[in-house]
Amino acid sequence: MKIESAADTLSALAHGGRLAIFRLLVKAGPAGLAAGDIARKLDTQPNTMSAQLLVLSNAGLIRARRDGRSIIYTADFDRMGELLQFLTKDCCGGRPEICAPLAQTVNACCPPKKRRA
Amino acid sequence: MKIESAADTLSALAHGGRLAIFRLLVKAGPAGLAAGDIARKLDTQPNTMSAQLLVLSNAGLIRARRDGRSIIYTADFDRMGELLQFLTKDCCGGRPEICAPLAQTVNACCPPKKRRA
DNA sequence: ACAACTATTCACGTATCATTGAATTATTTG
DNA sequence: CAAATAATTCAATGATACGTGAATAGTTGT
Repeated sequence: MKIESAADTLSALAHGGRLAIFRLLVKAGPAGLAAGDIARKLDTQPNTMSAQLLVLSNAGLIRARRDGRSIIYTADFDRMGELLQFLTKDCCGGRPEICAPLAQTVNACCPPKKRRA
Repeated sequence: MKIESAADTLSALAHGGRLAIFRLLVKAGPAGLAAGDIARKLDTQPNTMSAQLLVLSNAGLIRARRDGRSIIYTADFDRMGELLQFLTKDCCGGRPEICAPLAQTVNACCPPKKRRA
């Protein structure tokens, strides 16, 4: 991931409302949530929500699919993974100080089962 | 870290120039770099650089100390670690899909030597 | 004190972003 | 086809962010 792309992706998340949306979609998992449901949960107007979803979508952080009248949004885990890799690669290139606490968190969630060179 | 604080921190990084500054400071490590040196390396005017450094500083991502006529900036690893923990905790709470590739990166840099409960 | 150097602060114009009411598109149901 | 539902797009407004020239503050050496 290039630096400008990373900045754009960070920009999409750099907004209280959009960050809340993304968290919600991550929690929802692959099933996702309809735009209207998200709007109701976060107490936001439909058109405002649409605009926020569009920003996240353009950044590649979420995906949309139609289901009847509703449009279901899901978090794009790959994209988020790329961003986190960019940020951590950046840090690890220099010193491991940042990664130490992060490694704890990550390994608590995803303990390394296999080891590959 | 609260969501609004996380959004503010992301906002500071959501800018090509500022992200480049932060990367540079992370690479520089605890020794840091003078404001003028950063400005020259990134081909930016001194006052513009000052403004960008202020934003990163207000977000807690970098620290400043005076050394003679120069002001030396260093990356705040703790703060960055908090942000990454917020983002990964967010993801791990739901599904491990995001963390899997991230765990690879982190463990490549900071392999878990000890295991503690 | 003075000049040189480093960096910041201030004021200002421009550009971009965020939100909203109104109108529009798409889908389902009667 | 018409009505109801779900979501988006459009147009406009207010707010915020960005970069820069000019002026200011702190430090060093003479």
